[in-house]
Amino acid sequence: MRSTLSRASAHKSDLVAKLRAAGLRPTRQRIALCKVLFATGDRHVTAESLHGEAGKAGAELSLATVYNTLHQFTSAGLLRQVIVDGDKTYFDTNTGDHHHFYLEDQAVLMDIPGDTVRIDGLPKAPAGTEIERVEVVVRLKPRG
Amino acid sequence: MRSTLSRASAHKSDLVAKLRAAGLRPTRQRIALCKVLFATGDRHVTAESLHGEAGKAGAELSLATVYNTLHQFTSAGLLRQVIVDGDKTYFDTNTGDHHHFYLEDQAVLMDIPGDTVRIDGLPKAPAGTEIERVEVVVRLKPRG
DNA sequence: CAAGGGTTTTAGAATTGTTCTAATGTATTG
DNA sequence: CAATACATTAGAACAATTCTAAAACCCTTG
Repeated sequence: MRSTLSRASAHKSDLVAKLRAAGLRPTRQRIALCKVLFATGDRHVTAESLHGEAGKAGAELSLATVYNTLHQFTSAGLLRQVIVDGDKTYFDTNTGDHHHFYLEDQAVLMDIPGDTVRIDGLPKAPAGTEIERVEVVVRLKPRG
Repeated sequence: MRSTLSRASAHKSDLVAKLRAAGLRPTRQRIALCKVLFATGDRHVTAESLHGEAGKAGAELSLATVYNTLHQFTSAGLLRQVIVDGDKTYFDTNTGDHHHFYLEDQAVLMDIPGDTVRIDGLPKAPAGTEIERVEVVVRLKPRG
């Protein structure tokens, strides 16, 4: 609750602290993107959609910067990359352990709420490898 | 067993039958690709890799044809498309219900053997939608 | 608070995987 | 074997993403 609240009401200084903690300089552009990304609850964005939103919010920045920033945030653990579509890459502000619904029809990603999903019977990782993450994608289609 | 056997030792006439059954004309190119795809057990290919293999096997065909054919085979239910990497699209000759290991490091896909994997606790599909498929991807990294 | 040095940002070019196009070639049907 | 419908092709076009080199910036130091 506490963290949700502070997230939702994030002040500029919080965002600056967040960036510093991640080892990233708090530039105008990064702060603007943080604002859009972390102001509300969990979100899913693409580079293009985020660029558009930032623009509408009055922040002029180049698409290249959005790409750079998304990758920096991802390496810093502030975002997670989600691949469900060959065309575009999604970034999820929810970095916790969770899974996704994907509505192919509309190219819409949704978190699967809670940690209720349990996966049993996975074989162990092949020799020389180890499991990095288990991802479940539930592909949806319009009912009818 | 029977089907595995006939698959492994597929004669040209079998492949022609397979194509006809799928409603596809048995052209030289499609037969060549079938040969490469279905001669051995389950496989994972990309358009590029399949094009390369077909070439080595003496079949000259254009990359565009490989793309066309992969999509036709997919709609016909002969292949399944697997998306685990933003860059390239994989096609899997195993169309049954199963999941995947993905070695990001080497861009290698592997089937998760058997139908031992069980997923519990999935919420029901959002209103107006229904589940088309549930995909599990286990991302692997080199052990270190 | 001005200057300097390492980051960042940027516009545009380059790259990559894939799809489109319009001309040519091939399987099928009668 | 002619007619017709479907397939193949090379290359152009495309969309998402990455690269590049130059300009702008942030932040420390003097």
